[in-house]
Amino acid sequence: MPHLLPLADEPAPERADAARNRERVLAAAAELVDERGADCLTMDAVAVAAGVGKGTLFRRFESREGLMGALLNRSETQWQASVMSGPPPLGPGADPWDRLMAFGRSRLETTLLHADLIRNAGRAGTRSFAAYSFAMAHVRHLLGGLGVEGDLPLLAVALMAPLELPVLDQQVTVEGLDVERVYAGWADLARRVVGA
Amino acid sequence: MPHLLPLADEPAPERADAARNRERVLAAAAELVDERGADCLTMDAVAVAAGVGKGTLFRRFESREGLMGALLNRSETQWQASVMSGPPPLGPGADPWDRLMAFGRSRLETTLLHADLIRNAGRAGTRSFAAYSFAMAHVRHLLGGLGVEGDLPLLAVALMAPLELPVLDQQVTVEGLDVERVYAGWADLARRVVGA
DNA sequence: AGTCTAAACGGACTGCGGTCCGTTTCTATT
DNA sequence: AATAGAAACGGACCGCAGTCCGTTTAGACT
Repeated sequence: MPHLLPLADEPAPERADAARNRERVLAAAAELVDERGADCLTMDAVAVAAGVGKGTLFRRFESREGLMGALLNRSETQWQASVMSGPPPLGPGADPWDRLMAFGRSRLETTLLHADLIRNAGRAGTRSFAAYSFAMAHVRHLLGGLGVEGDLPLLAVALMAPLELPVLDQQVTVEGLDVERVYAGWADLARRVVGA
Repeated sequence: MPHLLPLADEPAPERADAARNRERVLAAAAELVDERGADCLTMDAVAVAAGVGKGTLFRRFESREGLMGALLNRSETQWQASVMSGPPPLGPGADPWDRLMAFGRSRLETTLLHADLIRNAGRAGTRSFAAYSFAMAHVRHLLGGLGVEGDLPLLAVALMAPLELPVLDQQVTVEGLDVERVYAGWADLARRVVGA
């Protein structure tokens, strides 16, 4: 019997070698990604670079998309921290409206910055509990602070949706719109939703 | 010298056998899709079912996603027709606000209906000129008719974004939200954007 | 009808994502 | 230190998307 009883829903303990390998893989993948681009990343290449069998890769990350998602998670976690405890107006301390504006711009830039990772992560990237549900809760909270009436969760969705990569991609990459204009459009949307 | 001079930007003439094969392929693919689901569709299976070489498939449709996109296009074209010339309130004849509401509901339902096709079509589905730019122009037009001030193209994007499959999927499939509630949320968003 | 060329064809082939299963390695316990 | 069994490992293997290139065919012109 183990000395520490696992708490009911503990995310499952992890063997020491497993943890070590997980790090090796992530490091190798990150390096490969920023020297050849996410599009060129093959699982075999990662396996070789990490000195690990292919099976290990898939057991740990489920799929190529899963691996991309894990990579993405690292960056998103930093962003999340700067929202929760960074300097205002993105972080706490500014008034809700200013925080909302800062949120929109920051989200826009971050999404564009990690575009190819997000694209390659497919479903595992966007919408993986982590960043997505956090951002959602944050917007909901800000809307509450602004005294907005209505179905807050849905209004939050409405504000986030135009900031999703596919939409941004279409506007910026395909239609060649200026990022500033897209941001201004989003700010206008926010103004209307808030009812200022 | 050909009898009919090709007009400058003619979409390219197509040989008779090519056209015949294109139809065969689409028919075979459509049948396979609705008897086994889009997820299970393999290009080899389509090739065999259509009595055509694999190369032909790819020359014609570019990729698996392209084929899915073509399939999707057929349905979307019907929908488009009902917006342009069907009965009100979706079609012309009703006042802009009612048309907008009908548009939202219809779009929501159509997207959910073709969900697996859209998912499998990837970029080729959403955002392929056809349905997307048409819907965009339509919304822009309705907003204009409602006397909305501002950057209409961007406001149109803001109204369409929450109706894109990934967003809907998250809400309906993952979070288990009721479709009616999602629709109500969208209607509320529209109300705020229009400023009623 | 015959010829000639551009276009279409088909299927063998490649590369990569993902699975399977026999082998190795942790770690809790005696 | 020895042991047992659960968990992790690794790489051969499989299926499918997508490419390549030698062959066939449509159809314009003579």
